[in-house]
Amino acid sequence: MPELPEVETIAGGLASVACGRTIMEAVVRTPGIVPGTQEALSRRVAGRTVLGVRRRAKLLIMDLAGDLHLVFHLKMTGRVWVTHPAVDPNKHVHVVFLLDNGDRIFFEDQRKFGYCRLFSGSEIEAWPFYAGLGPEPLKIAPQEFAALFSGRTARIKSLLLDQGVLAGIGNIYADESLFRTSIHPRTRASEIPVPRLMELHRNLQAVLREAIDAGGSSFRDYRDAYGQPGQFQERFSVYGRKNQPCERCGTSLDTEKVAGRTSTFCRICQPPPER
DNA sequence: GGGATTGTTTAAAT
DNA sequence: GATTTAAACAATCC
Repeated sequence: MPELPEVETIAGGLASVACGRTIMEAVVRTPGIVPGTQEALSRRVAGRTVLGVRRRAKLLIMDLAGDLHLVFHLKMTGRVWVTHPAVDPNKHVHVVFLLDNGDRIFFEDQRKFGYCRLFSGSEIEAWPFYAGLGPEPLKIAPQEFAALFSGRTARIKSLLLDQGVLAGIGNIYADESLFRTSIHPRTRASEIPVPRLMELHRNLQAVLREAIDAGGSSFRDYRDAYGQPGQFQERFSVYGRKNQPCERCGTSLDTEKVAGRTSTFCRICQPPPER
């Protein structure tokens, strides 16, 4: 499940192979996966040079010449990767972009939850989801980070996952950063003192950077731009470790639904708030 | 077959 | 308005 570090890793890999290349053609292999017809998409991207590949929140964005922006959201099982011409797309590859050197970019998604859309510059700015995204966790200063939560009575986990509050955090890095800061996911944001929020800021940035350095986490389906899995899943402290011992105190880890999502935590290291 | 899994939107309830 | 819960979305796994 690609979150910030995974999309960041893909963007870096894609940038190194696609920047400066020109898209020759787009092939839509699954009808309905992109709005409009294959012909319309292909006509708009053909002949466009890839100027850059970047990440915003969990979105992977290829900036094309002519103020066009190819946007991917990978959701749960989506992948974007580059192959040599000899590799045949499997049945879950929904869109193929052919580059001028023969390499091909595959948009693959086993469950078809993800999407691929083409925007002009003004269209992407007017897109409510994009316009409403909160600040990037790796760019925000500690004081500003703490201010995001002031006066908020919602649970900290719910706000960490809220893309309008903070962009790019999903279930993995929410749980990992809360564990590192010894905060129970059900704690109300307003009950967390500012110095503790600043610790959360530091730990969140640290876990994101460590994950990026490790090439992301491949808990299930994630692969980088070259089809390779990441390594950070081997360093999870809590995510997916229900009933395994807490690495700090040895207590068996618990799970609880918070903000509608399974949250894994240590009931000793992260004491639960009053209900 | 029921429940869980992913992120996001939308609707309804509190 | 803020917050919470649930459903819906597609497909798969246990």
